Amino acid sequence: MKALTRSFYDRDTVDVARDLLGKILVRKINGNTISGIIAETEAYRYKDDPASHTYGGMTERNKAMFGQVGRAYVYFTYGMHYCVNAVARSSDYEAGAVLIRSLVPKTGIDFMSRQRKISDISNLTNGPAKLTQALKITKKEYGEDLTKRSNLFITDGLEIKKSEILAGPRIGIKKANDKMWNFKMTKNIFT
DNA sequence: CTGTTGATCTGCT
DNA sequence: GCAGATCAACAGT
Repeated sequence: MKALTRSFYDRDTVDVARDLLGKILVRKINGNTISGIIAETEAYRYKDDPASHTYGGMTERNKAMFGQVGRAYVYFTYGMHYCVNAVARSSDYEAGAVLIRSLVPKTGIDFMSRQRKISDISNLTNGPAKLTQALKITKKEYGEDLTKRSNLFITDGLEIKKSEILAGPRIGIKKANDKMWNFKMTKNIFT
């Protein structure tokens, strides 16, 4: 399966977030292939989005969101968790990224179980910080090119119909709750 | 400099 | 349902 091209990410962040549903996030470590189907995403934009990390301008942490699209923005939060985004924006914006919130485990489930120290598959990658732990994604993957088939990339996956996508407010934020920029599949992700 | 908050998860009540 | 873990960013003194 081919990695998604740069042009996929060169569109409005909200559209990219919606279109990433059903795609496959692939992680390669020491010859192991760990992957999962993207089941939930959120768009974070720039000056029109008070909930975005970039709202107050560029910092050392968020500079990837201002950089080349199709790369990974990994941030550390709550003193112990990493979350991974795909940098994406149209030319109308200077910054933007899509947070990957949930995966359906596909390959490398034994690796994920060891990373997470649990065996319950339904609890392996169903949260933004859970999936980075399962796929061993840390600051080392900051800025990784997701369009190249290297250590971390995204390929085509399932065809998702418009009618199977549910939009809602983003999770865990206190600002801009009017923006329906959280996207997930209407179907149970474990079917 | 100090204090508070946060795109979270876990374990306990 | 809620406390605790514990670091980066930011507002305030």
